[in-house]
Amino acid sequence: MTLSSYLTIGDLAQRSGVAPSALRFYESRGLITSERTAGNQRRFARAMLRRVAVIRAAQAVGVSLDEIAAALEALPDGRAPTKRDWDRLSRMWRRRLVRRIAELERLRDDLTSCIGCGCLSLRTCALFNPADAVAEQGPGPRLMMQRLPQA
Amino acid sequence: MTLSSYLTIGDLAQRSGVAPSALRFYESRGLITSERTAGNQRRFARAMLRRVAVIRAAQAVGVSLDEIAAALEALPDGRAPTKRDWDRLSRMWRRRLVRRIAELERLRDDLTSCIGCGCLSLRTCALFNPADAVAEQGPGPRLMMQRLPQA
DNA sequence: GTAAAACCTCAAGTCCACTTGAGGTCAAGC
DNA sequence: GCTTGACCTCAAGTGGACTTGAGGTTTTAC
Repeated sequence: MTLSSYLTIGDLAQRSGVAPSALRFYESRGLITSERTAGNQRRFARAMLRRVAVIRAAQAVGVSLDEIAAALEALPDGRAPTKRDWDRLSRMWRRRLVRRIAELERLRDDLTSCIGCGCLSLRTCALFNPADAVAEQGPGPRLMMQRLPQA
Repeated sequence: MTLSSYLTIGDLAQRSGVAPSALRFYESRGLITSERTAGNQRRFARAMLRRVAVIRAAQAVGVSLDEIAAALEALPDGRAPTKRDWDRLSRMWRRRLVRRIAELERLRDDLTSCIGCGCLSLRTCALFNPADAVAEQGPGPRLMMQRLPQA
């Protein structure tokens, strides 16, 4: 940890909880930016700390890196989201999350009613009906659940 | 569609909403079973229809194929879950789903309070705190959200 | 009896978000 | 000044759940 206002990749990794390899990856995808020392090592402005935090928050909500990149692209390069930016982004992402929660609640309720029904008749069961929202269109299902600590 | 009680892979695909390639994949992973005609084509017992439905339901809840396979392995081979089996499985999976919903609700609430706070101070914000539940341990985050129709 | 549609296997490709490894350079402390 | 730990790049590997393609066979409908 240097005394300067710039962070090495190791510092940023430690303070954000994101692995250095992931930070390099984020930079390659344009999600964060850095300056370089004479010796070609990365130095991150403190603002990147918040930017990384925004990225992780968005990921937790289920936003893909591509979408996050698009959202952050609207912000001047190298600047962290201001209150106004974050307001807009967080509202948008919150709506997604709320929709997602509603979907899962519906699934939970279907599952609840299924526990009683025994589902010996495919025709009458909400969960077992392929036309149901549970059924996927397009390419097969992706992972829905994030692996969370003790989850 | 034959008149017999056995389904071709195409029939099963159409009636379950799962692609033939996925069904072959499930079979290779031991999730479903089939018999073969003299000409080596698969024929699925009708019971497989329910088995596939159970698989999709579990996936929607966020259970991995490996875990589903393990759960189904307890059932006699080639038999679809009975009421009792399904009761046990659905209760188990429902608990997961309920926990997952609770996590997302917590995230939503954090996000809600963040919208107001502006998050100009990393120290006081729940979402922006790397030690928070949002932060991941171990390998990087996986996709949390399933791509659902119009979701 | 034959043509078309459906099926078969096996290997390789896809997507996403990274991680790992090889081979080499830089910076900080003593 | 030198060692050690942190850093660099680039290519390839990982995991989960499939899909795609090549090359060939079977079944069904007329």
